[in-house]
Amino acid sequence: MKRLTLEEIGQIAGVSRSTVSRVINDHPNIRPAVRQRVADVIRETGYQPNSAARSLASSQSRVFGLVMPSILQSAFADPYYALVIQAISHACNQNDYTPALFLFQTLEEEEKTSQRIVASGLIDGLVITADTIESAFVSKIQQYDIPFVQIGRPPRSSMADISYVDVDNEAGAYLAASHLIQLGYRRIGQLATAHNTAGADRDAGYRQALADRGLPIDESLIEISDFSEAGGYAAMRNLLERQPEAVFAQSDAIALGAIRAIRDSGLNVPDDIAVVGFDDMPLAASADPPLTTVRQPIYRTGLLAAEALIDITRTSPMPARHIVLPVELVIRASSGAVS
Amino acid sequence: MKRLTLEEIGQIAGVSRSTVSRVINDHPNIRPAVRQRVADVIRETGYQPNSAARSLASSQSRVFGLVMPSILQSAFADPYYALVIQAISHACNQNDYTPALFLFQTLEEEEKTSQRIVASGLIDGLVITADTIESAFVSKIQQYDIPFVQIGRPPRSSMADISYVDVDNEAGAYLAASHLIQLGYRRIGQLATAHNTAGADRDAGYRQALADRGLPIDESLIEISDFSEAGGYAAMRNLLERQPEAVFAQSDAIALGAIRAIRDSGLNVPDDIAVVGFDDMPLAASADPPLTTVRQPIYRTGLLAAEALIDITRTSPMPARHIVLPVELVIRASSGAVS
DNA sequence: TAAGATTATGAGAGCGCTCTCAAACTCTTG
DNA sequence: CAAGAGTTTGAGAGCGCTCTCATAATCTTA
Repeated sequence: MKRLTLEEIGQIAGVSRSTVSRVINDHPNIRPAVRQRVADVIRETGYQPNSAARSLASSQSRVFGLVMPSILQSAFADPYYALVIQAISHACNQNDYTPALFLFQTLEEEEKTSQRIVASGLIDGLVITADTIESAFVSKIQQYDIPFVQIGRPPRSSMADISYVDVDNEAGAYLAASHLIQLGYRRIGQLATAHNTAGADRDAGYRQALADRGLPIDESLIEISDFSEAGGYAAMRNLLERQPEAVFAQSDAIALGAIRAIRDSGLNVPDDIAVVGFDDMPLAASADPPLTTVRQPIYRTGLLAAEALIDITRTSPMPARHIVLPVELVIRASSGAVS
Repeated sequence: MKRLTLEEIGQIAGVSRSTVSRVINDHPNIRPAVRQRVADVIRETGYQPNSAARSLASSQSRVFGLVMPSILQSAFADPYYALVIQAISHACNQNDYTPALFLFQTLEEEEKTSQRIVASGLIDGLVITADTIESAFVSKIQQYDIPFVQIGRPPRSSMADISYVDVDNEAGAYLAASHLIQLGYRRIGQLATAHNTAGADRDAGYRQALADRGLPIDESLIEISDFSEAGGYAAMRNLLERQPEAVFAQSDAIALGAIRAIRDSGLNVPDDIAVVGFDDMPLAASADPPLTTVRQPIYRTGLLAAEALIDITRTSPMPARHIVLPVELVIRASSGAVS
């Protein structure tokens, strides 16, 4: 099917290119009859303006980039990202933006592709999910003045200048640890993660909860893991030697790995060791035992990130916005609170 | 940072816009010294051609779309899609294409967005994952002559005209069912799916295996599910009444749901009922018991789809290509073959 | 070394839009 | 109903590339 141009639409409707352009872009001061006639032609022909021409003339592409730095690639299978992507895709569709996806599997891939992204004008803005503290990428997009919103708070040193959407990790961890304390557990371990702000915040919440109830912080009860099931399994094996009564895992995947490790050592969850996770992934509810966990609004996080970005690109120079979403504790069997 | 233009690069290098363009597009007939000088300037300045201008002048955008029709949205969290997306993203990065993502959550979203996609010239080609038989979308992109590759074979009626990449579902199911038969099981049920060609092919393989060993096909041992864990659970509950000795699940998620259902009814896997899945998801290996399943090369599927698409866009009118990838049976504990 | 063939470079048009500016048209209101 | 104000429309330039065509530079070969 031949693609039409503005000129041709104008011809059919008996007006000039300019007028058709005005109709498309919702400009005022067009006679209602004319607007209607043009709109009809557009609808009937299924005309869509050529996006390259549009973007060249207006220097905005209506394309957003969704960036996941190289470190994340292995974790990409996590349903977390699926939800974030769905949310951003939905927000883009609703607002006539197109989401482009940038996953970097190696540093050189990141290097090469990121230069193309920032310097080619292909993209109007970026949503970046950075779960690692340091990102060369961020400074590059700042250099080129590309609006962006980060998912997950950046390190404190750069927080002020960067717009982000995050969940209240500290409060969530506080909730989780407090829950375990209230159930009477005293030796409460943590399966923590390193080098990411979410992990740092969850750690802070865990410590605060213990401190607020007058429990000592036993560093030997804190094991470092990555965010994976396998990582949780390995970390829990180490932790088992310290004989914790309960454990707060910084993610559901870690918690699931921990449960497997506890089982493999012949112990029972929650009777011997109680477990609380973080995320409330779909699997958490159907796990065995069902996982007590901190539910974070993942879809909402992605949605708000995209909407914030749209807002920023509209009203360009404005203070960075920080959005922090509340979380809630979902109590199931793994913490020993319900049978 | 100010973005440079071809003209400016030319000025710095002491040549015309045209020459710089030639260097960028690897045209022959440039003096090596000149080529070198221009290339140096480009490298030093980090210059990237403006993609809108390029795409307007050349009428190709170097953007590929990755489309997942509305039906799939709930299943999108399946790690299958994460892998496919990663593979396509990688192939795009390697070939200077940008992958754009189109997920449709409702039919009206699909309607509106798809018109924009096909008619705006934003996209040079599409990879579509259609696990549903019928797609209005496909006929739309055919109308506009947009090259595309489908992941998963289309229905036979349209197979000849459509390029696709698929795994050998029939052979995989044949392998799975034959494995169960060889282990001595006779009443072998199937947790099947409806309205998708992958399911139809797996069903065919299952039936063929039974037929080849002279076993009767007992339709009452075949239950219809969707591809989810919950679907598998529900379907297995029904199937339990027929007392199968073994069951072939058309996906790992279904198999996991089935195992949960079998457990909940007080029976053991594999001692009372053996289970075989399909996919070999990461979870399959660490499931309890570890799942015997048919491994399909998911990443490879995505990679080949993207590469086929690149190939098609280069050499436009050519016969549709059909790529079918082999699968293999991975034997673990759930089928009762190993303890 | 002159003429023709070949190679290297630049000038110019044009891709399909947006946006400014000027012209034409429609209201007011005295 | 003429003059001024406001509203509606069209013409034209320009966004930064690619691609064709003409010209300039270089290489052949007699």
